[in-house]
Amino acid sequence: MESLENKQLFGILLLMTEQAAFRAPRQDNRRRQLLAAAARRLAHQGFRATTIRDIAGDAGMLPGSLYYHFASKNDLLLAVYEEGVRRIAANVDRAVAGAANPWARLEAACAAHLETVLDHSDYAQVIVRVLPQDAPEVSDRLITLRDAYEGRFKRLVDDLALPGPSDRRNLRLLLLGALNWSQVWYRPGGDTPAALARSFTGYIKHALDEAQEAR
Amino acid sequence: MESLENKQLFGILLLMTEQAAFRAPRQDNRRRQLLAAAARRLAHQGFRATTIRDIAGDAGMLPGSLYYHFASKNDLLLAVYEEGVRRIAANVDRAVAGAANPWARLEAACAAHLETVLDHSDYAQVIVRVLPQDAPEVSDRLITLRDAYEGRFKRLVDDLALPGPSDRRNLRLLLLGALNWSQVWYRPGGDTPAALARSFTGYIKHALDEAQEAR
Amino acid sequence: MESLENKQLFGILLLMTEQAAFRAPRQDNRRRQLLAAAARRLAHQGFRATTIRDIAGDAGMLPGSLYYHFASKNDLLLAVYEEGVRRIAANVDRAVAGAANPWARLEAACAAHLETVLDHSDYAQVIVRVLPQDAPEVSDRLITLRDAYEGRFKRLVDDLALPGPSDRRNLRLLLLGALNWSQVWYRPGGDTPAALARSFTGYIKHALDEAQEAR
Amino acid sequence: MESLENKQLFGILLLMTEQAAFRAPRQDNRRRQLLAAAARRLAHQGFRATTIRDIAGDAGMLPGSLYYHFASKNDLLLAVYEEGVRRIAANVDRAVAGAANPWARLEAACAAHLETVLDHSDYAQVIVRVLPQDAPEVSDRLITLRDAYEGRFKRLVDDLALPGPSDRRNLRLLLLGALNWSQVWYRPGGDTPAALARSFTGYIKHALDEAQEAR
DNA sequence: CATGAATGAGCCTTCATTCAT
DNA sequence: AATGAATGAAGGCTCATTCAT
Repeated sequence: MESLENKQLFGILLLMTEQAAFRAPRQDNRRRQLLAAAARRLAHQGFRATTIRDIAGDAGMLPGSLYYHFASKNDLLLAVYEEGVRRIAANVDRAVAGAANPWARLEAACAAHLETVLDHSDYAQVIVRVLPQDAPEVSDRLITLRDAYEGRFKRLVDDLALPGPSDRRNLRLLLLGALNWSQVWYRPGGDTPAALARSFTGYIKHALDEAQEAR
Repeated sequence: MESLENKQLFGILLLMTEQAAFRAPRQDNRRRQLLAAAARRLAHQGFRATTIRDIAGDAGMLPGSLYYHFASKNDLLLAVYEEGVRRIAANVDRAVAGAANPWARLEAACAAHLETVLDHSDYAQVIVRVLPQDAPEVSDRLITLRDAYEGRFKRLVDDLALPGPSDRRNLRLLLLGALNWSQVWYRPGGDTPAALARSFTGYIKHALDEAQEAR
Repeated sequence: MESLENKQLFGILLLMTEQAAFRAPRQDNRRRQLLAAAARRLAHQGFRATTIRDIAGDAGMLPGSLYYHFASKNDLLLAVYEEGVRRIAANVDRAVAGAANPWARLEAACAAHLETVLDHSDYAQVIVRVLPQDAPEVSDRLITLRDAYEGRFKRLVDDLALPGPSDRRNLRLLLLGALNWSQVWYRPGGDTPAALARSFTGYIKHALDEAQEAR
Repeated sequence: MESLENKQLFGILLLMTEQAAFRAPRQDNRRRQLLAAAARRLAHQGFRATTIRDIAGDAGMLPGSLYYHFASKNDLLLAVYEEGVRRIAANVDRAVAGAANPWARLEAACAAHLETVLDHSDYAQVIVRVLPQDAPEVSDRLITLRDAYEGRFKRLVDDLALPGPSDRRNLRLLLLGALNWSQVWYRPGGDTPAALARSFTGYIKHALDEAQEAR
């Protein structure tokens, strides 16, 4: 209830701001509201359990009206997914840019990933919560989007100086799996996302590498 | 398909044996068929996308007939979940029993977990694929079941000799998360579950060993 | 729960008694149990809300087994209806036989009717609770049965010495309607059926007496 | 059938009026049609035997469409019940208002009750045909509604000048029972509802009272 | 832009009934 | 006599989607 009202208040504020300042088309607003409502519902309930009625209702709209802004439920999911990838990618890229060495970059990326998924963004959580198979008609595009994002981790892991012929692919899957699964057990109040990221990377970080890097 | 036929053959054998020897109820056969069909569908499509019609159809039955064996879709999910936990727990326990030291035990457990989820058992995959929230009316019991299983990993991790005050909880979450997420990316033909388990535990073990030496 | 068990105990007792004493065919017993269970359910829940499963379960039987004793749900209803008419008619006839004059006979009949319907017999209550239209395929026979019983009241009212050309049909409908509707509002603890009968007939008798005197 | 068409004609007239004058929501039309169809089915078949498909079909609608107007079958029943109470109460109140003394008022009330239930209104008949227990989830509200209406008869009976310590409650139950049961035996062509009301009240009307009142 | 109203396919579930054993 | 197992029709309800206004 309360978060619903917050959402609507937020929408109104956004509306006022935009009209006063950069005068984006009004339509964009409603679309954004719908997107936000969809993101929240999809993140918390998954694709099948989220109804068009839920989303439209959260945005203060009737179900039929939603179709003025989005052609279908699949389209809406796609739009949320895209926005989710955009946001988490931006956060991760920004975090990585500020880190000094490969291990620090990886840890920063993990922290940014976790923060975005767990605290900051319903959009990003959708990427983790909704499986491409849940919407078979657009699953290809969902997979493409996710891969585009996850490619960053391939590069981050490739940059590590690992001893011996380590299988970097598995290292990446180990880390990303742990990060994504966090959505199942994470509750606010325990370790922060940043602490978790430090902990997770810590467990796989090679002391020799540190020594190497320090050199 | 193939496993369904196996099931049926198995059923006939069982029937012959039973009549001669211990006379178990005939019913168990159809119930088991339904359970197997449900497990497959639930593992592959999730709870909401799986219909009673799907399951009954797979078992060669009309939808209404299913209700002779199970009281509701929730009950069916619960039965599959229980069987899933039973199977994966048995496999993990057996694997652990044959291993010599803490690290070997952990690796054996991971291998057994992955093998069960990825190759052997639709039942076990359901534990990973279906979130308790998907069936709110029985979510409590699903959580209890899952916790009963995962407790094993807590004990396995507690038995490790770790340097310093490592946070064992996060180590467990790192590993289990990676294992469970594998369901999203795993395709037969790449690394075997056993290889993946060795790889995952290996990264952590080496990292910790180095940390110890470095001190 | 408790009444269910009582029923079953009752059935067992009945079984023992009968086998020891007059050795009626065992089948009759089970049929009687089913009839009793059906009567209770039909009296309390009505025809549509009562299921074959309910009845069979109350008699300690599976639904399919019931069909050995009764050909259909309609048949079962019919049998209960017949027994109900038999019982209430017997009670009313016995009561009427012991009364001295027409008004006393009418009152006695009303008291017996109310006692049977409200306290003594689920069977009789079914006549009042289940409308013939509820089972269209046998409604004709239900109506015939009910009419056969209600004919008694026609005769009882005809025997009254009424002033002037009173419409005896309406008098009968007034009384019978009031009696039958009692099932809707009656709760044990208030007036007894006998008191109600005295009260109902009393109103009419006094009113008619006065009318006579006034002339 | 015929009244359905009347309903539709009425709807068109209403529409024309509305658009010119007070612009009530168009929706009311279809809702009213559904209500009328539900009332007819419920009055004739009872609650359990009436299906959503019946009602929607009568209103020229698909089953799912009905749920745009009513949230559930229970809700629909409730709405019909409310309308039934409104109508019969209004008719009774109007009739009572035009009568000169307590006995005349009671007779007028009975006549209005019978006319409404038997001839004029499917809505009102539902109050008599459908027992609150038939819809357990809303039985409380149904009882409240029925009580609110029947309270009128308590007051009407209390106003009578009766000789001696008469039990007015039983007098009320006698009358109301007879009135409500009429639904079981009434067929158009015999006594009119008004004649029945005169007949019923006549049987219990005390000559002394009349004398008293005449004084 | 949005609504009112409806569609139609599909969902989970119930239930009287059947029948081989 | 009774059971296990199934059937098939139906029931209440949901939901993505459409479309005239």
